[in-house]
Amino acid sequence: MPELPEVETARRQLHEELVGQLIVKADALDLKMLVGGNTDEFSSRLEGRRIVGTDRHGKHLFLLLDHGTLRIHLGMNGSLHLFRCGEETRHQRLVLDLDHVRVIFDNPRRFGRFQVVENVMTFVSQKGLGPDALSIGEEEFLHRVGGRRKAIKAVLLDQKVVAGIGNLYADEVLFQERLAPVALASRIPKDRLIGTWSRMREVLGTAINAGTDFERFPDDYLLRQRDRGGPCPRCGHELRSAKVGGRTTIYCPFCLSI
DNA sequence: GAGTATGTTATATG
DNA sequence: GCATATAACATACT
Repeated sequence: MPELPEVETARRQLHEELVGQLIVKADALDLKMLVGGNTDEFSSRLEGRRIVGTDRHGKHLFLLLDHGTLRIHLGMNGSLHLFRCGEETRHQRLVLDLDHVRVIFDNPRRFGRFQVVENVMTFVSQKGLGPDALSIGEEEFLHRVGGRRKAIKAVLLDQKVVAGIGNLYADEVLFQERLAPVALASRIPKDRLIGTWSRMREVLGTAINAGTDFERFPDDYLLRQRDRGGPCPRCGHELRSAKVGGRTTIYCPFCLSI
């Protein structure tokens, strides 16, 4: 479930529950997912540390410690769970036992990653991530997105351009802006790019406010229909599916205005 | 068995 | 350097 809104929702929950607590035990159960791969070193870097805050950049979640920072990426289907009584989950890959709660990073497909990093800024710049989708300003968005000779959807998905948009929300943003996912970014008029920037903020904000529960999204949102192959929520025509930038893309050809 | 999947990265090709 | 396409990663589900 993890694109920017899901990660932000998880971050808010963790922030409420975890800040101030001490990490008593840290268990990396999957070597492939632990960047660096040294379980003992990982544990010793975490155990005895206190969680002093949380942060997020794009789809990356950070637990800020009194020394160091734990980075978590949920991959394709990762999720975080809080328990009080030492429960376990089917695909647990990382277990943190704190003073009063157990945090489990569950990830069936094991595309997720976690590691201890120095701090958020250093990680983001080393990784070459673009600005966070909710922080990027209009000017910088125009500058980074416009001019790319690539499908607008592929540009939005590129974490080095803007961080946080995934396949589902890319479709939603473009649907709301009535822009063809295959439109070359470099050929999109400036006002439509500004519209895209604005829709991006709107869609992500709406998703976060709805707790990322698609059922609670506005009626004209594509995400409510996406899985069911139903009609366009705006015009009723059949939605169409295509591959753009290698990803399944759902759009309504009748609603486009370009 | 085939096809698909909310992500990222490496590799090959033009 | 830029852009595109593809496979790979690992697992679950239809």
